[in-house]
Amino acid sequence: MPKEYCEKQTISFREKVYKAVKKIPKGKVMTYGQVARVIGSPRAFRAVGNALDSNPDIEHVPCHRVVKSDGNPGGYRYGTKKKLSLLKREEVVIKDRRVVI
DNA sequence: GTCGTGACTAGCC
DNA sequence: CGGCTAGCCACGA
Repeated sequence: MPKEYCEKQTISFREKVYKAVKKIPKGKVMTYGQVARVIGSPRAFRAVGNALDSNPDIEHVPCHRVVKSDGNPGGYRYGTKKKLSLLKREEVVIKDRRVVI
């Protein structure tokens, strides 16, 4: 069940995540670990997924550009299939249902 | 204040 | 090489 978007709820670590994801250039993808590392918590890749789970700026934060370290789509609130479709629609190279970083 | 969950990663067997 | 376990961070109840 949707826990609704908590835009006004506590945000601190998440804010960094959104910022980092927003900085992802078009046609490129980043891994959860990479994002976590960029924000200063290389071991918070778990929280990264958590933050994107309540992505308040789904339209501004290209969470679909965030994939697993293996290039696997990982997960997507709106369907992993859609994620790959979106990536393919961009300039991201998809190979065998996996993202090429 | 404590436990459980989640879109993960790395190490170990 | 392949599968599994443990660990990690943040948030909700």
